[in-house]
Amino acid sequence: MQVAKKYFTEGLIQLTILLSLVGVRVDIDSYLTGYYPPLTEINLGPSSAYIQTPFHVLRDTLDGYGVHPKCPELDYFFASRRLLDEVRNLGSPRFHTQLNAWLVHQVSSTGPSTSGNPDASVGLESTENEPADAGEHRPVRDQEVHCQSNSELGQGPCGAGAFLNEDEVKIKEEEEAVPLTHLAHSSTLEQESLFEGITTLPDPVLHHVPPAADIDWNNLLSVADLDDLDSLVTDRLSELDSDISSAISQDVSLHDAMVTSAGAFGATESRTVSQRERNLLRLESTNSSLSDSLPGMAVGLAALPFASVCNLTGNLTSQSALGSCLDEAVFEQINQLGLGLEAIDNQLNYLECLDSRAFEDLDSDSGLSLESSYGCPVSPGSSEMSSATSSYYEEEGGATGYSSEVDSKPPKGILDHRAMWPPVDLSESVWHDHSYSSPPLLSMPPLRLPCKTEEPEEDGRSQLEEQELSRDELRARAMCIPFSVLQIVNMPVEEFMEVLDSHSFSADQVTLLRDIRRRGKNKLAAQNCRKRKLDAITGLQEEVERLQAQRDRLLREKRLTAKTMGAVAHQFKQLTRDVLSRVRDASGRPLNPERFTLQCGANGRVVVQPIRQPAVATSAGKKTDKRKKEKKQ
DNA sequence: TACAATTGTCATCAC
DNA sequence: TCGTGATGACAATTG
Repeated sequence: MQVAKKYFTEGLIQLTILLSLVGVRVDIDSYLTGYYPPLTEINLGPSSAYIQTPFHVLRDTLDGYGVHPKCPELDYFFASRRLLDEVRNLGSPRFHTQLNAWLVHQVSSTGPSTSGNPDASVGLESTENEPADAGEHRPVRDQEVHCQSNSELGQGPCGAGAFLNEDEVKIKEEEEAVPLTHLAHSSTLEQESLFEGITTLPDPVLHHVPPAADIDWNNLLSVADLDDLDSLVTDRLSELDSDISSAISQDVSLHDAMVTSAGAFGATESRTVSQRERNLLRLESTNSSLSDSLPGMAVGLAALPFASVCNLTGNLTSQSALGSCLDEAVFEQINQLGLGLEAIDNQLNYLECLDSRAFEDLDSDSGLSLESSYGCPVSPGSSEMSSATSSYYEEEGGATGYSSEVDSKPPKGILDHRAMWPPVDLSESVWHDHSYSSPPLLSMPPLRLPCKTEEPEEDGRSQLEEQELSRDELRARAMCIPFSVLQIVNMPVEEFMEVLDSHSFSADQVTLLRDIRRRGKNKLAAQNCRKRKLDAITGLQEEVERLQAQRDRLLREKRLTAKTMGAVAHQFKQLTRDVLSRVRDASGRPLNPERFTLQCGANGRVVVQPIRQPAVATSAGKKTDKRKKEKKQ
């Protein structure tokens, strides 16, 4: 796995270099830094737990999608892995691209005649051919900037998808019907191309791809060894070398292009315009029809290495590199999933998890797995929470749950529900933070756990499932309770009561249901309580540090004040001596400084006063002491 | 093997 | 009265 990750990372870097060589500039920084919105909800203080903040969305961010509240400085360490998973997740149809923006700039094969303006090479900055209506979609241009944002997320470097109107969103939704096989092999850029209308890149490959381009595509996907990647890229590069130089010659900053495009792509874009642009953006020279027939091939040069890499992922998994890690159970899981390459991709994640945990956390002790999310992409995000239609979440308001990494793996019996999960903004995820929240049960149909007595299962599958199921899950299954632990715990009390009444459960079943619900609730409560306690401890520690600092500061001020007063007293004493030495008494002799002193009056006058006799003072003090003693007695 | 941290669970109380 | 949250205490697990 480490080899695969390393190679993925290197592959991405090589791809970036290749893109830059052919004239396409991709600002990786935008993906790594500004790409993801800053987390604003990590630790809101001691009160955060009380409001049951959905911290679950920040979980499972070992990939660096977010910053762990405890280790914010580790974010950059996950940059590579983040990219890797960016690609990997794109291979899964249940993970929508959060927000991907990229720029492809092409100089028309017809040359400057298209724009007639040498400055047009800057791309969108040129307004020569723009219509008067600023909101109108940019007409035929030989440059193109694509900034696609996930409709659910709508945020990122593109300015929250400000220049995507509803029509485009509709178009994207329609185009999401792209075959899964394409998605499974698509990379970030590639998939965006697919979603973007398959017109994004003036694909240099299309100039060379024979009519039977799918064969070539399959060949690309059939690369069986990582070592072939380099040769593949080299071959492709040599193939493309001739036309790329002419086809793509502009180097436009992604950020610049996005900013420009934000203004150029007005909100009044119509589908007609988009369609027209699609056609115009298509390569005019050759194989223009190929992109229509082969959406997957129209993704451009960038798609090839990514596709290869993605394919290599599966090959790696199934063949040499990770072959030793794949046992039959894993392949059986793949078969159960029936998701083809996506399943392989999921298994990569799974293996990655297993690799780190060495198959040792397959069964949580109590394992309510309240955050397990049942195959939902990570945990339910706040977006799901906000858009929740289920009463479960309206009640829980982010009730929290914890689960281990393995817990987050969906139990096999409910894998079918993963398609129901809305996409999750992984950028809001934080790796393994110990804040807790409930998983979404939105639109989750009543889950009928297979009853052991009713459905005999294959041994291997059953064992795997039982390993991953919690004790309560197993109990519920054993007693043929048709609800998952998650449902039992998170459903509103009214619904829970209704379930108890309407299903004619036996007494044992009712007891188990109540126990499961109580344990689940208490588990969440305990987790919140602990988090609160930690927050309180942290707050108190900070308070102690603050008070200590204040104390130190006050002590320094006290010492400084005393020192200053000593200096002033010394100066006053010197001044008094000097003044008295100059003052004469009636006999013309200087005053004795031991017997006289200077007294400053309120009106600013300075008078000479004799110093009191010590004896008098002593006697007066004695008298005072005697009075005090008498009072005490 | 000892130990600390983590986590689940139970009991109890308060609302 | 019941459900639920909060919390202390205990035990099991894990590194």
